[in-house]
Amino acid sequence: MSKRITIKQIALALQVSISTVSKALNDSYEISDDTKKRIQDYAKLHKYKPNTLALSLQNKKTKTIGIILPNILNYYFARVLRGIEKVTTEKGYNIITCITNESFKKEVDTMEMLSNGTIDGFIACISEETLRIGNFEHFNMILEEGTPIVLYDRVHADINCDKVVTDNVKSGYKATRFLMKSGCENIALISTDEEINIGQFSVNGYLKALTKHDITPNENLILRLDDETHLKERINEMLDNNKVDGMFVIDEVSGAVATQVLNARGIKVPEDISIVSFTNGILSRYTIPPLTAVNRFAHTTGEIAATRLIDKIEEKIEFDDITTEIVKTKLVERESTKKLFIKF
Amino acid sequence: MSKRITIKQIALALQVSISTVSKALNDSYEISDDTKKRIQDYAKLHKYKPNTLALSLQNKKTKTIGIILPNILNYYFARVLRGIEKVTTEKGYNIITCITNESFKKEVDTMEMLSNGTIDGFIACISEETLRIGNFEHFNMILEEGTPIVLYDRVHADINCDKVVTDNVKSGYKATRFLMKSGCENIALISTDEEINIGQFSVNGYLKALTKHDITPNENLILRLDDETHLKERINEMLDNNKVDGMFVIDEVSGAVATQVLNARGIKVPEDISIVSFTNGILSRYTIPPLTAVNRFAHTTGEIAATRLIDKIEEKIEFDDITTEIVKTKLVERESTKKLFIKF
DNA sequence: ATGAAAGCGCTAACAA
DNA sequence: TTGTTAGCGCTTTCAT
Repeated sequence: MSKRITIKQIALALQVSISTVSKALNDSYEISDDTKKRIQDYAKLHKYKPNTLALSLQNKKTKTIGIILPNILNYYFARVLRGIEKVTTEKGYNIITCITNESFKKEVDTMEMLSNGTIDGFIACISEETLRIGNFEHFNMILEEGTPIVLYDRVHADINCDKVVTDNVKSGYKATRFLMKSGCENIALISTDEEINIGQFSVNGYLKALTKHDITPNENLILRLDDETHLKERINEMLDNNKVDGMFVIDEVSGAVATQVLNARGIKVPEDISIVSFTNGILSRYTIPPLTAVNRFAHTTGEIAATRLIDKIEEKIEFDDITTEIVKTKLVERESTKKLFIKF
Repeated sequence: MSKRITIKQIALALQVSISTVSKALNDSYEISDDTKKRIQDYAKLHKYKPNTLALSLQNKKTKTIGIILPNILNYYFARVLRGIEKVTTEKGYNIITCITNESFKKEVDTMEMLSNGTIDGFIACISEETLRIGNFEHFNMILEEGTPIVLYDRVHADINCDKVVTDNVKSGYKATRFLMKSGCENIALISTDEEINIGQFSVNGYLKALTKHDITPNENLILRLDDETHLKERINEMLDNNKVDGMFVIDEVSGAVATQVLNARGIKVPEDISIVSFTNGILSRYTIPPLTAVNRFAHTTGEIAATRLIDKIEEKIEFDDITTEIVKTKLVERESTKKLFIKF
């Protein structure tokens, strides 16, 4: 930010007024072709570029959107980001990406910081900690100030704004039903507690699928860990003490670890145990065997969120016109489940 | 961006001048404790926050840094981003993240767009296409304007700026030597052409290791594909026609696919074939067996780049004081290679 | 201790 | 067709 030329300098050099330069550069009809050309040539020669800051200050629009990501190492979020990125680029918006690392404080701080003129709106995913604490004031304050927010993936009823979510309960239900249909009767549930929203709701789907079909959920078959440290041991333990013929794993890592464990024990997948993963990331494709997985359309989620937000910003829809979009999921059949001929 | 209060409004409401408000809010000694309190209280009550844009316009400093990422789905880059993010946050900088998707045009466009007052400097990784085309004007123009750039991972001699790189040749050499030391004599090289810089240099290391130890590189053992579509077939083909007892895979996916292929063929890893991966991402940990891999310290790379850039921005080091930092790598031994007792 | 005025880079209403 | 002026939100001399 230094040797950049300003309209003032152009005006001085060409002995015209500042506004003449401004108009000429904006190709105004008011300016004669002659001076227009002189000014534009000079500007091009000196690589003039308008100062974005000054423009934004003027327009009260920055053409940039703040993106809040809880964790960029998560493949799902990275893909959502790509989706957002695609439409923002198309529509001439910049994004300013902030990673909260699932921290409440970081989330509050960055959102407050950005909502001071820097951005026109937010696309955000609530951090785990915030969800746990249950304090959503920062979201509501920003909304009150008239800055639009679109929440994706993890949402909460206390925040009254546009939302784009995946139907985790239904997907969990469908995934579990798939295992049941393929003959599994003792379906274990395995999850590290990483993904709070997903976790909670897909588990609900799992339970619903069982109870609805007269299977009493077996506590011993449900494994929920805070981290992946002892995952291997715990899975082994479960297999030592229980009959298991199906596994529903919430996150990718659990799925990968599970295949490693089964492999080590000489258990055949899917012959002896079938696995369905609730997360379809890179791992699912490359485990042995590749995992049948629920695909949540991350890219689509990002696109929808960005489109919605930009429409709000550009006032194509009213600020108070709030919607919740539900993105469907799709079960991607790979080799960790038996082929099913009866579709449902 | 609407109902936010400004100093002007505070001044009006409290019947003082704008400059008094400004000074009071900045806790200036010039203002009496009495008015200071009145103003500060009023500001707090109305949740006054200074407009970042106006401040930046004034200071000619935005306290935000532009990050150029070729691809966010790449685990390495995502980790670099985390490293950057850590130090920028600590030092009170924002980052505005742009993904080029390896496109030259996107890279040029976003960098031009941001270098107009929006950011104080760049941390960038050159896109594949740019590297292929060999046109680096946009970088040099920005540098000429006095905007500092720190390049990471993929660099080029034609751009004269700070750089943070990994010593890929040496790492490729070391990885190959590791395989040799563990008894491999027919080491295949497998890579999709994804990572241009990495690819090129680590392959050089591989070749160097072989020739230096009197092994003539065997063309049939070197597989370089543009994409992963036919990877499985090609690996199988290679194994059909050649004796192979070691594999050096450049990227994770190749490594994962290789284990799948070997597994399917009933080849034991590491007993029959050892594998070293040049990329240590999530996949390497969860394949069967987990892969011995070269760990490039992505997080460190990000931290160094960010620290360097901020020092430049804050003029703690001179603009023309250019350095290239080389980040060492570390071989992480997992189960895809035989245990080695002779360290080297 | 307080305020008036200029300026950061730009646009736009109005005047000439 | 060109220029003057005010203003976006803020800081910072320089009066008062």
